[in-house]
Amino acid sequence: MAQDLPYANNQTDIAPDCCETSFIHEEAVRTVRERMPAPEVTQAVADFFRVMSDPTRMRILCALGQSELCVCDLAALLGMSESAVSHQLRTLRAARVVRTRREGRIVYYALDDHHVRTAYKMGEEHVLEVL
Amino acid sequence: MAQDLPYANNQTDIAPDCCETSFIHEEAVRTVRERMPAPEVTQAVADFFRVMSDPTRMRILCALGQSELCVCDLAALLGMSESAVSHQLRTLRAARVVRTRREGRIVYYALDDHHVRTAYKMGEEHVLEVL
DNA sequence: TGTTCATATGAACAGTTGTTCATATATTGT
DNA sequence: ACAATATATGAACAACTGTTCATATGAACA
Repeated sequence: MAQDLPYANNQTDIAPDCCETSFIHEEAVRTVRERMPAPEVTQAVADFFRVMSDPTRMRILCALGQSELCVCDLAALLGMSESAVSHQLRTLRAARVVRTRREGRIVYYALDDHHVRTAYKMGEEHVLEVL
Repeated sequence: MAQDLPYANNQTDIAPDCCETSFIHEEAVRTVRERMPAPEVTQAVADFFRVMSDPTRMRILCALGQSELCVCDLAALLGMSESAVSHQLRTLRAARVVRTRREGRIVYYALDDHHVRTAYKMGEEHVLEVL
């Protein structure tokens, strides 16, 4: 984890106003800090997972993992309003997780990224392992 | 996606009160529906990703991916209160993402699951690919 | 046993998120 | 050009989330 990435060596938030925090393992903390990815990276990764953290979006992704579908297909499949589905698809599109293809007035949605499949697989395996 | 899993064939939320929704691709919707994982599964996977969707927890996971650390190490490393760190670790522990090892009064935290590493890698690659 | 230190927990508040309802855009067929 | 249809968007509200502050455990050393 966290290799070949922009690092955050220049962190300045080390010292609190006083020596309130006790450095139990000063050496370990120092080396870990040097190899931490930059905050922007962890933030971006967290944002990616946030997109995947909604059950409705998860079901949409599962569906699109099998076949490309349009908004009203998904609405019928999931039993929700087309507006709600469209809003979620907007989120997924913004994160480049799904891609669109227009054919007349119908917009087809499909998974855009193999990382999404693998990440889902990891989540699924973890969940089933834990019970 | 969604193979060898408990299916949700017995969904009852198919018909809205009236024929408000137009089934554009009825056949595709039917086959996708049959192969959808049960709602409990997608819910659990979404919950797993929710745990990963916070920047603070993401940084904690990156740190623990390098070395096991105690609460006050993490607090010093991340520049936050030990209470805040402890709360986040509680969330991670509940999701079985980290494991604890006690040594005297110090509790060491470490990653518990290789799925977490892989999932992170997927998120990271996706993020860097998108830019 | 009592005190100290590392960690955990509870309550509460501010900020964020997802849905609904209403309306807007865009494309096809007449 | 106009009406119909598929999708998109805006505003707003309820529900959820993460932090802070205060307090409680629980283990070790005197």
